[in-house]
Amino acid sequence: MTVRTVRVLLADDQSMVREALATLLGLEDDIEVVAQVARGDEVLAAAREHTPDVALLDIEMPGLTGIEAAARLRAELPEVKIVIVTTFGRPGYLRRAMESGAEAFLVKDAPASQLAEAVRQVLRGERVIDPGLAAAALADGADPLTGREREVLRAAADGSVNAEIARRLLLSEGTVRNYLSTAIQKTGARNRAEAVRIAREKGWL
Amino acid sequence: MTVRTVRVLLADDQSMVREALATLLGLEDDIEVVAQVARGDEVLAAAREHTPDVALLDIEMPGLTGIEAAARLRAELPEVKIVIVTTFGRPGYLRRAMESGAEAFLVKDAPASQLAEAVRQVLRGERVIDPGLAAAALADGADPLTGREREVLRAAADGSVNAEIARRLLLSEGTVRNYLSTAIQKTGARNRAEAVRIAREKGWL
DNA sequence: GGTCGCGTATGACATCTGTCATCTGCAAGA
DNA sequence: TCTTGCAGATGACAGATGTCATACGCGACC
Repeated sequence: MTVRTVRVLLADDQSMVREALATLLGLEDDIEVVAQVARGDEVLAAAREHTPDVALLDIEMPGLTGIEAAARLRAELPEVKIVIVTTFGRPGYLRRAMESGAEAFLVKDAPASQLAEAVRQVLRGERVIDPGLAAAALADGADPLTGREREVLRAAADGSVNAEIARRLLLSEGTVRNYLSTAIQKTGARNRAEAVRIAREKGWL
Repeated sequence: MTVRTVRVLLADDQSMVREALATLLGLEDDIEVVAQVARGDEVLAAAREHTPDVALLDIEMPGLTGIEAAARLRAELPEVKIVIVTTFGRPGYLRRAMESGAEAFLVKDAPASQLAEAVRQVLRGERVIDPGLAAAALADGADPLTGREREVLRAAADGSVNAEIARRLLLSEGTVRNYLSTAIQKTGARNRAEAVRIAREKGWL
C-alpha cells in the first residue's frame, strides 16, 4: 500500500523561521508543505487553494492572529486540522486557541521532532497539548472583564493618561476611571500597569 | 582545491526554531552546525569546545542575552564571527549588538536564504546590517539615563509602586520619585509607563 | 583647589489616579 | 413585570505620582 503524504499549510510572519520549519517538515517522507503564508488574513484563501490536511499557525501575525484564522478555518473548512505553534506558551492563548477550534497547541521551545509528530497525531484525531499549560489555563478561570473594561485597559497599556483614553474612546474621564478601577479590582492588581500585566499573562488582554 | 566547511554555533532558546535553522543550514554544502545551545550562558563554553568560525546568537535567552554572550565571545575568542539573529529588529538592540562586537544583525523576518548568506559574508569580513535599522539606531542618540535612573525605571516597569521600588533598591521613596521624574523627562514621556516604553524602543532599557 | 555630575535625601505642592456612592438607560432573562 | 448586568455618567475624596527647590558626599577632571 502506498504512503499518502500529509499536506500542510504553514503560517508564520517570520520568513526565516517559517522557511526553516518548512524545510524541516519537507525532510519527512510523509509530509509535504503545500503552502506558506506570512499573514493571518492569507490563511483562509491559501487553504481553499491548496487543500491542506493540516494547518500550522503561529499566533502573532499581521492581518489576523492565528487564533482568528483558526476560527475562520474551522467555520469554512472544518476538515482541516489546526495546530497552533507559538512563541509564548500562555494559558490564555491556549484557551482561546481551543475555543477557536484548534486540535493542538505547541510552543516553539519544544523539540523540532514534535512538530512533525503533532501533524501525524492530529491527523489520527488526537489532541496535542502540554498538560502543564492545560492545567494553568483551567486554573485561571474565565475572563472576568467586560468588553469595555478590556478596551479601556488596553488603551491604558501604553501609558496614555485618562483624558487621552477618554478622548480616544469617546467617553468621559470619570467613566474611564470607573472602568479602569473595576479592571484593576477584577485582576487583583494594585494599579493599571499591574492589571495590564496580569490580564496579558492570563490571556484576557 | 577542497572546499572547507564553515563551522557554526547556533544559540536560540526555542528548540523547534533552533533545530529547524540547524537543519536548514546543514543542507548547505559548505556549512556545518557543530553546536547548538539554548542558553546565553552556555555559548562561551560551547564555543571553546567546538571551535566554531561563526556564532549565530538570538538575543532573548535565559542565562545571558545573546548580546552579553557576544561581548564575552569577543573578549575571549575574538576570531569567532558573531551574527545576531533576533525576533525584534529594534534599533536599541542593533546598537548594543554592534557595541558588543557583533559583525552582523539579522531579523527573523528576513528570508531564510539570508542566514546562510550572512554566514558566508561575515567570514569574508563583511558586515550585514539592514540599512533602515542602522539609520534608526543612529537617529536615536546616546542613552541619556544614568545607571540608577535606568535601574529605578526598570523596577517601575511591572507596576511596582514607589514604596516597593524604594524597599527593593534600598532607597528612600523621595529618591525614587526623583529618579523616575528625571527618567520621565529625559525620555520625553509623560509618565513612567510611557518612559518605560520609549526607553525600551530606543534600547536604553 | 575648584567644578561638575552622579547618587542620595527632605519637604512642599500641584496634578493625577483610584475608589466609592449614586444615578439613568437598555437589553436579556426569569 | 421584575431583576440583573452592562454601559455610561457625575461628584467627592484619599492616596499616589511627578515636579521642583534645596542640600550633602564623593569621585573625576581641569
